[in-house]
Amino acid sequence: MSAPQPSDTKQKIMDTAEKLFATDGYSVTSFRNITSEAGVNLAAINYHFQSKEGLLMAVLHRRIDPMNQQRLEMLDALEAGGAPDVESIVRAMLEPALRMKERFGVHGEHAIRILGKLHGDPAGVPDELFSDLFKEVFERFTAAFSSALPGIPAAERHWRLHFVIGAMAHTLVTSLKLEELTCGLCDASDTDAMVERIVVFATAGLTAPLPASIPGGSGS
Amino acid sequence: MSAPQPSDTKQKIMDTAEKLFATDGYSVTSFRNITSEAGVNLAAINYHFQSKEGLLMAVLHRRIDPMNQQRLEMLDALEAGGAPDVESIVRAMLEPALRMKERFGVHGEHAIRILGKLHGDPAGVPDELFSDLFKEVFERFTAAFSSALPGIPAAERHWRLHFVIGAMAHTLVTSLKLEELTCGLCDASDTDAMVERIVVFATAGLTAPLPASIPGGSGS
DNA sequence: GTATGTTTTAAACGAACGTATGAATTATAG
DNA sequence: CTATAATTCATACGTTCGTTTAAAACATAC
Repeated sequence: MSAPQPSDTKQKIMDTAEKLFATDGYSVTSFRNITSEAGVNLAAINYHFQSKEGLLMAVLHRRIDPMNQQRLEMLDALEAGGAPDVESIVRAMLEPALRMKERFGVHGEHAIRILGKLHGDPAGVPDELFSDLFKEVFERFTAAFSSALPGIPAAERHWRLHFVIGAMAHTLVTSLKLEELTCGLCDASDTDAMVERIVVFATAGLTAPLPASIPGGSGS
Repeated sequence: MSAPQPSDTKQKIMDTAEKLFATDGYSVTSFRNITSEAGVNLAAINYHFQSKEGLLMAVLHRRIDPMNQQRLEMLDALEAGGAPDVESIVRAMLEPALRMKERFGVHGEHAIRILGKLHGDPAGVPDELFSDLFKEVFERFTAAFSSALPGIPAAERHWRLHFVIGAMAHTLVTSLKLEELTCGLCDASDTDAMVERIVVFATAGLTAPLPASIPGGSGS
């Protein structure tokens, strides 16, 4: 039909692995789980992806790279219009992640969940996985926040960004659990509201006044 | 010597498992890893703990129960002095967790790290593990925040607590990574400062003014 | 001492793991 | 069609897994 698309088998493997990694976890998902559910031969994974780690990287890059590109485009647009405020930068950082489900349907949801799980427990995953995926966005956003939060010392700024990332990762991974925990009171499928809530929360945390007790030299 | 203390073997297994679960992850740590490092026989785990899950629960309860007890004591003390403010409740919730290393040394650090990892990726772990450990503290603190945040609708309150828990879990698990990422600028061993930073951040996020765009009926 | 109950031991179990291999199958091209 | 490359296949390899077993070692009480 069309040109050099990935073969059906390769596609089916990635889709199934994406789902199983997300629901069961990377380290406990076996090749046999993946291939039997995908309806392909056991050896196909090693043929197409060399190793389990190669499969993981392929699965993640397929979804995470577009997400990060969107983040950078939003940040570019902001900075083209002058020095952006904190809330706008927060939004550029969080919204593409939270809207993965809207963009890619269940696939986006799964990819983001894999990421969150690995983030908390990178068992059997090399350290360079995250820097491979996030080096550029990390540097760009770190610099942007540095400009937008001149009153916050560098160490404090890093800590607060750390907290924001934790809140985001936790939300991406377990928001469904929250919905059932609160008996449906918290609606995890209302993305607009969720974005709004976490942006407000994170902006307030990032811009909180410095108490006297917090140390920190000249920020930059 | 003294009375019915856990046998040396049982103790050594728990200590070693605690360490390996924390550093390598629960699902990828094998009985052979544990027993060989602990210097005990392979069959000793099944003899003393019945199963891998039994061992995990024993390891967690040993450290997490005292932590939660401290949380409840702090909250009791606060509520005995009248209606506590948000920052005090936040502190009662976060400080016992962040000070686990001070209380139990490397053991506390390990236990908390296991928890954080399982939280993000509960692979092969039953759902009731977390409710077993946290049911009481969850209910008590949910109620306390409900009283201290009368202006925030219930759904929004749950979301914000969700964000705080994410920030905390992330900090407990990966604060060492942050230290090396920032080339030592963020000092993960300065517990006092860390507590102060996250309490300020979380309080600001929890008490942020409601934007018009956020829905939510009558809170309670 | 013997008897009794607890703990530790070495060895083995069947199952599942990631990976490799070489033959069969399918697609592509001349 | 034939030749050539890409893909899929059944099958096996060597490990490691959590768990079990039955005997050995130990402790304790009489």
